[in-house]
Amino acid sequence: MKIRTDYTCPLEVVHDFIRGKWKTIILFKLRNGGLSLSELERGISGISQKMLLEQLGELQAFGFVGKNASAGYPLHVEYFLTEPVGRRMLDAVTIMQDIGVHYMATHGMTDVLDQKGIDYRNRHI
Amino acid sequence: MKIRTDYTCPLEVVHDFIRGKWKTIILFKLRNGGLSLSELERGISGISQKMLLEQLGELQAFGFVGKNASAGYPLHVEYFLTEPVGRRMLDAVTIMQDIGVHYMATHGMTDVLDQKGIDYRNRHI
DNA sequence: CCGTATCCGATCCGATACTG
DNA sequence: CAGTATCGGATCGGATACGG
Repeated sequence: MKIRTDYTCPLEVVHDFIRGKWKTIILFKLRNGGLSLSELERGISGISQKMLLEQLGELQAFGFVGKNASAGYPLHVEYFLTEPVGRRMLDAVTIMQDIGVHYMATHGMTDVLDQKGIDYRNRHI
Repeated sequence: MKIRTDYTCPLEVVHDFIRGKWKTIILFKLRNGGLSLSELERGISGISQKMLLEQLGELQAFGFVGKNASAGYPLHVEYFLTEPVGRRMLDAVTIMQDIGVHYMATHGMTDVLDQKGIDYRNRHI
């Protein structure tokens, strides 16, 4: 991923690190605790292993996500949100999720929400 | 901008609409009230008029930004955050701004912050 | 001051194959 | 299960010119 070298404002920095297609979804998946690579892969519809690893690497580079690897077979690693920065970024992502739910609920896309068991009634933005 | 037609989760929707290079910055600039096109153009370092108009159009399409145009010369339009959705998105953007400030403050990029008069001391994420 | 159109290099991302 | 490498089409975004 292309990273700028000269920034003129703080938002450019964060935008650079959140921009990939899957980053917000990965962060959201990690909201309830660490997950292995294969758990993430299975949990994110449509992502390839290559993209997942790539985006995870970038999330680590910025410090949103950390990684624990245990030696021995079978191999096992765990990716998790860092404190406090990763957790704080999740706050922003959670707002986006709410906005997305609201958008889908008001634009005839309730099938996706129903399928995921997301309650979109009695919600307000 | 390419917009997906089939979404599998709400975050994909919002990510699609926040992805452009300048969108978060535009939203942030509008936090204290509406601005004209030229005000935005002058306030955002490095943006071209073409990109600005393009991104503003997309922000309107999703409903984050609204526009008032007054007839007569000189032409004048005002772009502003919609309520409540645009305002809610600004909440997320504001968190990102805070994270960016924190990142710059801890990575030797304080010159940019100083230049903008952003206070980065006594802050926590 | 505001907005549209086109061209073109930079980049992103998906597919695929391969390793420990 | 976890990770790396390469290729190529699809997008993105900057420059530039033109019109209301």
